[in-house]
Amino acid sequence: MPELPEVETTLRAIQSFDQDTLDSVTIHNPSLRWLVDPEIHQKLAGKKVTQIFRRAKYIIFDFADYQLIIHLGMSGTLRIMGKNENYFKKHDHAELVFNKNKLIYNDPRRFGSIHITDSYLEHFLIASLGPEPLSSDFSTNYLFKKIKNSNTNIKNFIMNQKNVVGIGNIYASEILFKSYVDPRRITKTITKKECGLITKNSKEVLKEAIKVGGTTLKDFFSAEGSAGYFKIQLAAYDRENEECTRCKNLINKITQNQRATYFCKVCQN
DNA sequence: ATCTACTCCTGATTGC
DNA sequence: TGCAATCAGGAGTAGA
Repeated sequence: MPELPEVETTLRAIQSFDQDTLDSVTIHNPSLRWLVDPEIHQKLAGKKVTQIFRRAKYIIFDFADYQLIIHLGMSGTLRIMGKNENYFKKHDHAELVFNKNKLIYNDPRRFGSIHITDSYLEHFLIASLGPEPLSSDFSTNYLFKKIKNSNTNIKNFIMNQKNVVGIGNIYASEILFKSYVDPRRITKTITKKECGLITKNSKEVLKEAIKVGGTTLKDFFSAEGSAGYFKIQLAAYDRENEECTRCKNLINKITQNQRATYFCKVCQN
């Protein structure tokens, strides 16, 4: 499920674990996208978290000598529990017991992952990631340069984490809608001016979603850990046959690269 | 090197 | 109501 804003929201919610000591790690079910390292407990137990941060859609716990890299995949969540709370939920995979509270990794579809590394920048999941969309590295010039040599459609391009990270299927449609760019356009044909719109709107859409995500933090991490992701005001995604907010044409749904794309044929071209 | 199709999995929703 | 088909917010990998 989670794209950058949802991961960022999760990250902020678990900042309370920063500087805490990890007492123990229990893997209830190691079967995720990759099997969880069976030595995770031996490697991390007793160590202190020096920093918790996000890179792309990954949440990284730095323990100084090791880093814990977590990806939520499509359906993963982190749930905060008190140390004396002992209930389980279906699909709880990992339990990280810290000195104050516990953190539970739950993932029904198992597309997520948990890795341990001693140099995360060189880790195969991290090494070839593109720039952060909210950083100045993701600029008009960067995008225009990168886009010129590409030969795929623009929606697929911005979802490719090698080009820019954090943008998934929902926000890709939203960003292109806001930029008046048809998602089917081949990247080569995108103008520099449009690159400017895409970079600017990527930042705006993601920032707005993070802002809204913050307000749902409490519900998201309530004791019952209510799943349901919030949905921000979406202009295009999941609005098939509803009126375009700009031109009143009906929003179209098509399939691109096996994923649903929503857009307005009239004002995105 | 780059692009596309396929794949991993469970659960919610849709259709007959 | 029941059961099968379809779809879901990700992304590595094989093969073209």
